[in-house]
Amino acid sequence: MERKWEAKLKQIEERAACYERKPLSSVYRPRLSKPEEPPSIWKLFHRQTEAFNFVKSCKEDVHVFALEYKVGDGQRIYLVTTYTQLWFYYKSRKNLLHCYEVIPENAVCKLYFDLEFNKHANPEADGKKMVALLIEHVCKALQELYRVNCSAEDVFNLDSSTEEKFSRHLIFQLHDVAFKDNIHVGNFQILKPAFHLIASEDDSISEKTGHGFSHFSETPIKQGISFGKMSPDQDGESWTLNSKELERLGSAKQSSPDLSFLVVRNNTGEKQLFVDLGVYTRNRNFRLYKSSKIGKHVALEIAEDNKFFPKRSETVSEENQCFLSSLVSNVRFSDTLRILTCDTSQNKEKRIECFSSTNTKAENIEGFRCSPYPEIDQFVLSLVNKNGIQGGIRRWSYFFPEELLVYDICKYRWCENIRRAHKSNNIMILVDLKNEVWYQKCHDPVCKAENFKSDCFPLPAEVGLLFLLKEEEEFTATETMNSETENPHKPPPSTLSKGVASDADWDNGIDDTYFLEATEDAELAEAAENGLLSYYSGVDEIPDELILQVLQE
DNA sequence: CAGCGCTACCACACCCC
DNA sequence: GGTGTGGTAGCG
Repeated sequence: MERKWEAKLKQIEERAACYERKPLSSVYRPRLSKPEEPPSIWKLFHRQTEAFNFVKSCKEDVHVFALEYKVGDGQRIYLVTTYTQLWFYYKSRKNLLHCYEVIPENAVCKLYFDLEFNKHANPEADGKKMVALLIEHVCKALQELYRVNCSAEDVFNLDSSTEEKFSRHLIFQLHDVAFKDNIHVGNFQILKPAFHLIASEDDSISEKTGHGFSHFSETPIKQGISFGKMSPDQDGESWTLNSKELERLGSAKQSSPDLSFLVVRNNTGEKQLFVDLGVYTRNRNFRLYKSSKIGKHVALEIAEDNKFFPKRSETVSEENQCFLSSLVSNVRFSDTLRILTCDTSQNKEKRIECFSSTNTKAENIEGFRCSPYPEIDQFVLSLVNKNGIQGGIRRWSYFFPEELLVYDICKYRWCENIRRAHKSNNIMILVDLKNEVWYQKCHDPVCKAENFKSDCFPLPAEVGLLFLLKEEEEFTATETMNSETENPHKPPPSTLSKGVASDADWDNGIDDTYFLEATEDAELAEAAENGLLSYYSGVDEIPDELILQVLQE
């Protein structure tokens, strides 16, 4: 017993000496100027849904990130924190090496592309040239389909190429324009005509040899795309396309741009597209700027031929600006923001089904559209069905950072600003889920110019209550298997604490020997101080890998 | 104890000519 | 043989 105590004392002394030699880096202190210091948020979850549930319960502007922690099988855990705090711990690049942004389903996001080809299988391919051609093509399409002006200077171009593979991420920084969600980005497939290139008339000779093939010199395409003019609908505010329109445009024979540059060969010599179309799924993980895949050492860095440079800021470093620009789902609501949509005909049918339980088909066809929050949809509908006027929901957008649901209303134009209905401009109902209030804005240029926003009204108790009940259910359902690690900085909100580990749990979770082991290395001590300690405490499998990663640096 | 979402593929049932 | 379904390996 005595011995054990001595040994422990010695270890502690050693640790103290170590800390003296290399003092710990600063702890994150958010907005010190404010008297009530906002709490730091740093929580890890094993399950994505638990992470998103926590975000819902959180008043702050938090986001979900995925962290890879096991080599090989790509296992991930989920981190919830703010952009600011993540960047604080992330920027040194001594830890958090393999981070991914989770692009939330249904949330407004930027246009983005994942580009790649195998260099050996495509010896003739000039990656930079292909990127430039793609950007040019996409900009042209944005102009012709949505009247959006942009150029290569609005495209953040990140490189993650290796000896083997050419690999890029493009993140479009459009001015006051974003897509409804990443599924719509996926539907916006200007590149579909290029599929004909893969399917049709494959020259079997070069396919077999896999050499002597240049897609630049290939036979001209029969099918291309000519971008017809988008006609704004009645109110001139809709920028909606569906795949049929795209098809129609795609089948037009005139002035087909040459898309053959998009065709590359994979390892086995088969034709495929330069653009990876597999990155437009729900809750897609998209690797962060300056992160590498686990087991690899190539991080996403600004490409040589990048032409986008964020605006200089007094308060935010250039690197931080780049980081923020690289985030696909970092789009905030603004009065001037235009939301682009691109539907498939399938989706339209689905939406109709979605509402058929409560409404007649006739109504649905006229464009009633449901959000992931049917109770709120119903409430909004009740707001715009007044005084014999049957208003409807033309569409909705969800802004993840603010937890804001924006409903574009049709056929009901009462505006609180002018205290009468607008003649030709539609109104919006905005539902703030964080503060559980709703208010009205509108598309009228005059109202917009004065930045009109009606008073806030509380959401009816039923809606709020339904909400809480739903969440409560989810929390209790996952409670038994719930063992996410706790953030040492902040105790969980008491109302939700039953679903998360308590501070006491956290203390008990520290494995003393492990702690000593971990802090033997000064860098690890720093990592621990930087918030990763919470990581070590509750999760058994993660630490080894993290230690390995930190030691390798 | 512990990832997620999706597609391609396969086995099998059922139906019809 | 054509079509629908349900389960799953494997990919991004």
